Amino acid sequence: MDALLEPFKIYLQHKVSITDEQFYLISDHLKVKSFEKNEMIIMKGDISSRGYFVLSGLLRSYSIDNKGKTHIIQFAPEQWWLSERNGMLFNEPSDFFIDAIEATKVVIVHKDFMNEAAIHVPCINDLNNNMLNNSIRFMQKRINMLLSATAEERYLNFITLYPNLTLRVPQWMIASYLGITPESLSRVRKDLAHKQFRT
Amino acid sequence: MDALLEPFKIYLQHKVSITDEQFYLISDHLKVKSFEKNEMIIMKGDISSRGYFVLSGLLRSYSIDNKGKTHIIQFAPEQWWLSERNGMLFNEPSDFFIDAIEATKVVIVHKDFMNEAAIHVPCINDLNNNMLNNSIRFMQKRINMLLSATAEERYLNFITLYPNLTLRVPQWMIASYLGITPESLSRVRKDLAHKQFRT
DNA sequence: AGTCTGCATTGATGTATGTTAAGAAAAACT
DNA sequence: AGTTTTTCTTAACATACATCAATGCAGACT
Repeated sequence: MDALLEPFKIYLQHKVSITDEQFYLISDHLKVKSFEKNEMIIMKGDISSRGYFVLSGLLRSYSIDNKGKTHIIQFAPEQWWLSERNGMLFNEPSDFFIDAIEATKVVIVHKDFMNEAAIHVPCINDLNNNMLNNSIRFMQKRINMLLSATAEERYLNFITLYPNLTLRVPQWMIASYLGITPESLSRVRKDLAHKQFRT
Repeated sequence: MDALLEPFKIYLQHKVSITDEQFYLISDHLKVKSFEKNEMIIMKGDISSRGYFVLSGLLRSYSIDNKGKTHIIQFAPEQWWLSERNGMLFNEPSDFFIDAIEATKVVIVHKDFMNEAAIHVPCINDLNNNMLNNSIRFMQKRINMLLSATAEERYLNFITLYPNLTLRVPQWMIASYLGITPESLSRVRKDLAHKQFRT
């Protein structure tokens, strides 16, 4: 078994009860892969039925609109999953791009990994379920933010939610995730700096 | 077996292969319930571990911000699922409200219905999986819209995606779903009417 | 060390959308 | 049928954020 899978095993065992033997059984469905910084992983229009679990590094999925602007749908740092649901479910072409913001190592799972793994390790279903539900919960909160919060509120929410990412990714990407321009974010930060000072 | 469950059986059988007998086995975990128009189902702060499948009518989940404005997170017309993920997963209080826009009949499933049903009917896992993945796919597109599209583009997208809802719900709710004010939506519609005319 | 390239900041200006307020139209209620 | 309540529209005005453009800065590359 690939030694690099170790962190993935730990992740799984942290979530559900899986013995080392069980993990060994399912591990031949898993492949570790590395991407360089800025390497493109999935292009819009590609059909991909793979899921990625990030071991180290940072991925992002994003769209490019008709004016050429990019909009970040999701960041995926360590321990996060990222997959392209159009291909995963319906063999349809992707709406989004996926690339590596940093040099990144991932575990690649094929679309029916969960099903196959569940044959040997039934509780993997719970993991999958949990992961998907959590992802939905998460996106609902994001939608709520986009519907209701100002640029400043969104930014403050972001830095408390991802203090880690705030330092790792360039500001223009954070702006893109928040749905504002880099210039606006720069101004928001300036205002916040003043406010801090006055307190 | 409650005759009202029939449409739910048809829905399931349309998605995965379930025999009438298998459905009968799982049907004692299901309960049909009716809500009046405007009836509140879940309040923010409630802990709910139930999922709702809409047989007829229309539900919505929404938030209310600190200025008292409501923001619609999701509409759930016939054949849609709506559940409160905070309670479902972690027994945490809900971030959102859920109520009935129209008089509505639902099937209520308890949070571990899917697990229990899968014991008798394994392929119910596929259904669940599919449903969750689809929901994510869907929300990603919505996020992308909110990040990248103008009010007009969002509205056009909405009416092509939900021609049905466009007629059933008041405009201010559509505005709330799109993240704009009712006044803005009214203007967008006026502009569109002019454009149509000129074509 | 010097040149590039990408990123962040700042200012002047523009615009889409929000706000407030009023009236019209439609729907709900008695 | 008439009254009340909700929804929709319109207009004048306000504002948050975008756009455009210039400058500074820091890391990467030679």
